[in-house]
Amino acid sequence: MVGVATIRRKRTNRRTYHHGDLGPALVREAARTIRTDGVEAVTLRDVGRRLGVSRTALYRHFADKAALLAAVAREGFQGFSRELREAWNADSGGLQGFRAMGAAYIRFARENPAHYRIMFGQFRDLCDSDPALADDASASFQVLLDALAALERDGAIPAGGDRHALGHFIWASMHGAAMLSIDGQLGAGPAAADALTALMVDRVSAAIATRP
Amino acid sequence: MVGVATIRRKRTNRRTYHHGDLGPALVREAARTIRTDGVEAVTLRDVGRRLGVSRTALYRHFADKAALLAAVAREGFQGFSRELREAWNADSGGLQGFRAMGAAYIRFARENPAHYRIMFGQFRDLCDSDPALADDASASFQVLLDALAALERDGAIPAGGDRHALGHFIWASMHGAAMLSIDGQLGAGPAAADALTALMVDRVSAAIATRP
DNA sequence: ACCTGAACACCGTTCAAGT
DNA sequence: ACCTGAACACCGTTCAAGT
Repeated sequence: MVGVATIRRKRTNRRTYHHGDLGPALVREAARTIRTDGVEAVTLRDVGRRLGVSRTALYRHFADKAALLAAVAREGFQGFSRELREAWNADSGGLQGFRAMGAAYIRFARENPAHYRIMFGQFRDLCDSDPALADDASASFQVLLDALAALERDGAIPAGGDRHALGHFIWASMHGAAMLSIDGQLGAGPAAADALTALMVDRVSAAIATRP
Repeated sequence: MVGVATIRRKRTNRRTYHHGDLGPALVREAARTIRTDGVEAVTLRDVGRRLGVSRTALYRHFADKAALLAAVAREGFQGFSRELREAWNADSGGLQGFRAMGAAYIRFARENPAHYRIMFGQFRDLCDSDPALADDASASFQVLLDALAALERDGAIPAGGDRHALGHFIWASMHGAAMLSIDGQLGAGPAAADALTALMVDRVSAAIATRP
């Protein structure tokens, strides 16, 4: 009885403060809008309205709109890291794991194009709002560096080179392919994307197999 | 005497209609703002004010703001094509010319970062405003395809492969490097840019030297 | 501590009106 | 044909006020 009353009280409070944790709800709602309608569709008025809250309520939880987008970008990088790691592990690493990781890279961008654009397109601006964003981005890059270290250890690629630079080359190549793919500049549709993925994975693999 | 009077009349007309050709002047002014302060700083009010014209005068020359930006992007691609072609020709083609072209690619992006972001970042939107933008972009890609054809003819790279696909790989790789470079995500400053340029040119050259 | 409502200084675009 | 000025429907953000 007391328990029920307590829950009731909580529910009432939640309704008063609009489901209690507005911060996470704002991030969730912004991410949803970004996914369905793109970044430019995110307005504080709309996000607030959808949560039954005024357009200025956000300022109790974030410094400004950029800080909200930075939070979305952070979640994006965390999911990105997870998917890259899973792709690498699913094939137990090796060159097959490396290829799977490359495919996962382009797949993530294509399945979350608006997220991907925020993560990379507005990176500097958003880092000013939330420096932790740089850490989440570094963690994604680290997944690649770890894979390269394993490949070197197993003799799949030459060891003793500049692993960090090699990572930059791979990162840049896949990033360019991902961006051009979601912009439809290298052909539209899944078939073109699959062809691009195979092309990039083949060529990048060839490029890291030997010393330049 | 008559000549002077004619010039005077012309000048008067020009002042009345604000130096006669407002269309090109708007593009020039928008490009200037983009170069110095970035795309987000381009407002129709400011561009108009700087040209001594109302903020709605633009609509006599362009359908909307996107069409103005599309015109800037078109000029961007034309300059881009020119610089790529000059880099290739300066070294009389060959693998040296190819390397010079790669360096010119990243140099263009770094010297015109805001232009480069408009050209690629908003490509689809701007093509809706001005379909000719796609032609200017294709012309840039064609410079690369022509270079690859010459390299194949001279036996510098293997012939008989999918030249178009090879071009996509190179384009994507350099585009990613250019984007990450102007976003400062692969280190800031000219030294980092030079290192990145050498890295990309080395690795991409290695990737196209052999069949995957 | 958390949220609201009015106000402020901006946008791009439309449209009737001027020359 | 080319341009203006007022008006419209939006923005993000600030701030005094409410509970």
